[in-house]
Amino acid sequence: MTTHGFSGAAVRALLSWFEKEQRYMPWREQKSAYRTWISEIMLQQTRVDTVIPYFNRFMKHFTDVYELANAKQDEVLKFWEGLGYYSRARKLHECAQVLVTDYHGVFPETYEELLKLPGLGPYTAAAITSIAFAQPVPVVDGNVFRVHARLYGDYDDISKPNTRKKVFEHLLEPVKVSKHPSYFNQGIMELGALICTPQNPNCTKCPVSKFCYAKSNKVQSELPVKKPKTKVPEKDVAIFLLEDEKYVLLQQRHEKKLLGKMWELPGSEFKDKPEEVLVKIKEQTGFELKVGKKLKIFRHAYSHFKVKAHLYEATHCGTAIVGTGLHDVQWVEKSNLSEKAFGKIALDILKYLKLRKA
DNA sequence: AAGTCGGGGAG
DNA sequence: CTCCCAGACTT
Repeated sequence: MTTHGFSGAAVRALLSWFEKEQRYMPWREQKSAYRTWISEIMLQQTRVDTVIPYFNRFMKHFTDVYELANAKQDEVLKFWEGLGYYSRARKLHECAQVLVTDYHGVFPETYEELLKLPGLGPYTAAAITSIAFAQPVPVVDGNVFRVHARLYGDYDDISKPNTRKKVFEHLLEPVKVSKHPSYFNQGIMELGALICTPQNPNCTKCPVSKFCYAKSNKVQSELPVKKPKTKVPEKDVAIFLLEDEKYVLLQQRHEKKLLGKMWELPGSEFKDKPEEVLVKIKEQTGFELKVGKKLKIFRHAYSHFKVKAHLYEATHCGTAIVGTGLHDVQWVEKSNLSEKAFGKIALDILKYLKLRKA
């Protein structure tokens, strides 16, 4: 009768599995706190395969914390385009400047100090302390929640903040015993990504299956426990294409909102008719638009709502004040449209516009 | 405690 | 379609 959870033997099994089976990741080469930091921020809620090309491009352009700190925010955002959660990029930039001004460009090496930096929460602070500075602080991410819940048979709701604390404290001992905090932490996460997956975990290949509560009780599909989320509403949005031979009118989104500071075709949500949006556009930009032909509908799903975007041609009647700097609107040359930072819907529209010409 | 914030891969 | 990913931050 073996006990469940991370005994010394289970920890050793995990480590030797990790050393053999770990995937190649560029940030595991030429390891530094800077590289670990950038990779960990990019990896927040984002898969490894998605991050790799972004990481390589980013590191090539911003080779150290000083280059990042001295860059313009728009430039940083440009290298983040398509990766999502853009506040990560803004915090990353802000953090680089804090490091340069307050820390002589050098990362503090303790969990508590790292936690104070912008964009670094419990997970990322633990990841940097353990991976870059070899200290025994456990990481708790989605993979760890899952592996831990199954291994120990823990039915606590992982969406509750208290559960994170419990798991963290529960893993303090094993990560210390392991002697290799970096490998222990990365090992659990790699196990969660490759073997102990959300659906249909591959227990036959799992190095710690004989220490696993869920495996021996056949309850893998019940763990981890997570409160069901409420289903998402769909919003109707009207978007207007106002153009001449050379230019298209773009509007900048509010800084602190969804897709903050991104440029897009002017438009917003409506309840009944798309004309409702024209009033708002006039207030915000001074442009008096008239709705033209309906061109196409674009759909996109965000985390907690869906968008049904109706694209219309538009003309403007009356005189508009342009170029005063008072309005967050800009005529952009069609050839330069992709120079602005775009979200997914805008990129789809851009693709459509190019296609429409041909 | 609940809501906000992206985009994409897997099934 | 649904789920969830090497989460952090605001309200």
